[in-house]
Amino acid sequence: MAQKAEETRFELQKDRMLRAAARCFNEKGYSGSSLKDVAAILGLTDAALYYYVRNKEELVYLCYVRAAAVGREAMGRAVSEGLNGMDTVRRYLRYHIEIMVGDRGPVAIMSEIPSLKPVHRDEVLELSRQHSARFEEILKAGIEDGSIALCDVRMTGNAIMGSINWIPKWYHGDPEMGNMIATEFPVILTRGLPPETA
Amino acid sequence: MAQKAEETRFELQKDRMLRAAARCFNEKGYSGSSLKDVAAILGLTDAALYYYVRNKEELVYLCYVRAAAVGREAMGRAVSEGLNGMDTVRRYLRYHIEIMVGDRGPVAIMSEIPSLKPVHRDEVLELSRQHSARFEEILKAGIEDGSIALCDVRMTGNAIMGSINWIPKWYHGDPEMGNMIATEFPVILTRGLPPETA
DNA sequence: GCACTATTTTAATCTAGATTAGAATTTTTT
DNA sequence: AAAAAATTCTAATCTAGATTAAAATAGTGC
Repeated sequence: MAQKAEETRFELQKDRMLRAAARCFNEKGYSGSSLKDVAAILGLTDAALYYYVRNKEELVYLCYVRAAAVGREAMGRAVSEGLNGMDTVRRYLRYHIEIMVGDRGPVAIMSEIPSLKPVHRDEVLELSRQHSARFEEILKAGIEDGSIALCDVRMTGNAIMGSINWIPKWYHGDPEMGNMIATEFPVILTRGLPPETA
Repeated sequence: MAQKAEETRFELQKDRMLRAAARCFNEKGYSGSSLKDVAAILGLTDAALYYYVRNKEELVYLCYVRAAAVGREAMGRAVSEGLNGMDTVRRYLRYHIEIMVGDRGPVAIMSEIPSLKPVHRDEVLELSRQHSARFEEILKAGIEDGSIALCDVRMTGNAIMGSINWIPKWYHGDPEMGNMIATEFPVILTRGLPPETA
């Protein structure tokens, strides 16, 4: 239910485009990727992209909004299924990574927010902040329910999210590797969270 | 002793330039930052930069080489001072972060290696690989000396390094915050490494 | 202060790549 | 299969920003 995009040909094609763009941007950056590069992946001409977006800036903007949506979706699912703070964190990581390395990927790294025009920049920044805040809430909940040791949630959140954000930089579509990341990362990134069982 | 750059006016100015460039690149990406942006930070004209580098591509290349050198330096120091695998990892993280958030920063994120010209790309990739490999060696050593639990060193390495690489994306020069990162991150990122003391 | 070198600037050029308008093609509807 | 709508292409523009050459300024040793 989380995919709002209707199944119309237009929407499907547009989504394909966002994924192609994400792939380019993740690799060579926003300004470093030409519309021709993106179009080439789709077997189209650069001009054709303008049928789907007003301009290049909007293309990145949409990529970032999509990335935020994907993250929010994973987190929402984790929150509703999680048994406690710790379990929720693990689920979130797993769900988010599964999407990134799955066929709904690649997901754009939000690495060039400053390049967006002010309105878009502010909106994306806000989405990004909300995501971090929500993640920190989960950590706090975990601390309270005793599943997570007392820690600086801001720093811990930054540490874990950095790891996640960087994945697209070195993961390039090998599904075998993708599965490994999806199973290993949640464990690795949370092994340090529980209180000493001493 | 690790700083090779001689203290000549030229070298000092060149290094200032690399740090200015790193700041721009980290924020808006390689192609997204104009030479004018970089020059402005130094109070210079864009054309002046050509006195120090052949072209823009070389500027990024040098930024990346510098970043690699900084990482290598931190790791070298950690290896020579570390008491065991675990301790070496902690020291490396601490030393590396200290440089990133200190006055030798900012250090460029190597996020657009594919944009480099082949020769440079290959060289930087190789440096990057060496760094990862060396880090994994330290993890292995830790597993052998019992200070680190058995784990997939490749994945664990990727997870930790991702966290580090992402720091410049959200750290923007507040020294207070800088200290916090330097003290907290090494702890957070290694808390999950030791074997269960059960 | 002079001669020489190092550094920076001014003022062009040059090019890749974003953007646009309109034509052409494909898909869908009836 | 014709008409209408949706999608893509061709062929221009247009512009930011990289690059260059030559002039101007600052710095240094004598």
